[in-house]
Amino acid sequence: MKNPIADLNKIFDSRIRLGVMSVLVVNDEIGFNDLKQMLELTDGNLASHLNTLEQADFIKVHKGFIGRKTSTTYSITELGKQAFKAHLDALEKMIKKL
Amino acid sequence: MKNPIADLNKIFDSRIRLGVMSVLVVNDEIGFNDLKQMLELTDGNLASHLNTLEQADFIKVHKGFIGRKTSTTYSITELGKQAFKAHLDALEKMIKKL
DNA sequence: TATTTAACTTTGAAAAACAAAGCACTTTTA
DNA sequence: TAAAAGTGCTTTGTTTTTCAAAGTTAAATA
Repeated sequence: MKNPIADLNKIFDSRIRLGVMSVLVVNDEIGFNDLKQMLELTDGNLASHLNTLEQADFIKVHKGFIGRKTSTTYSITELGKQAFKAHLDALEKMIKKL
Repeated sequence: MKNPIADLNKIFDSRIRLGVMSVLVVNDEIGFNDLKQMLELTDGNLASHLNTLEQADFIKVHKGFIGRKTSTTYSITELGKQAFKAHLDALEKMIKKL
């Protein structure tokens, strides 16, 4: 039997980053505050996980305005999509044996 | 939109514990060394994760003998099966939106 | 008898997660 | 117009988690 966890992506061990990605897969763009409320996180905690995801080039940040108010939104990158899909495939392989 | 990560079980955030459970779902019983080799872990690391799983009553330990040599094996409990399934369901719900 | 193996426990270090506070900027409210 | 509040962070420091390495006990083997 092969090591079943070898293909899991370490970045997605975190439930929060997993949550962010799963939200971004279905929402083209989402704001900082929406994410914060959805995942029930403090600012700092969310910001640092978003940062990890951005460092990995799995998400992109968009700084813009709504009217004249600043607004930061996030979206998934192609690389992020691929990595997330690969992770899910690895997960599925692990558990499909059920 | 509801918090997508609220129903994930914290115990299964760890890839290693996830791996142990996925192995135990398909193998009625497995030995310490087999697990160790399969998941490519050091003794101490595996032992501590097994301990966490045992504390939660998700796995059971069987101390026995092969001939007169000790042999420790592990199996999943009913509670463990339920918790693992619930976790997988929560995961699936998160990503089925794909 | 010396070495090896199994299955741990203990120790300690490194990494990760997290909350809280601070901050720069803008907008809203009194 | 002065104070309050919101946005999106960064910084700081604590707590939690992870992990490797070494030590341990008992039995097996050479």
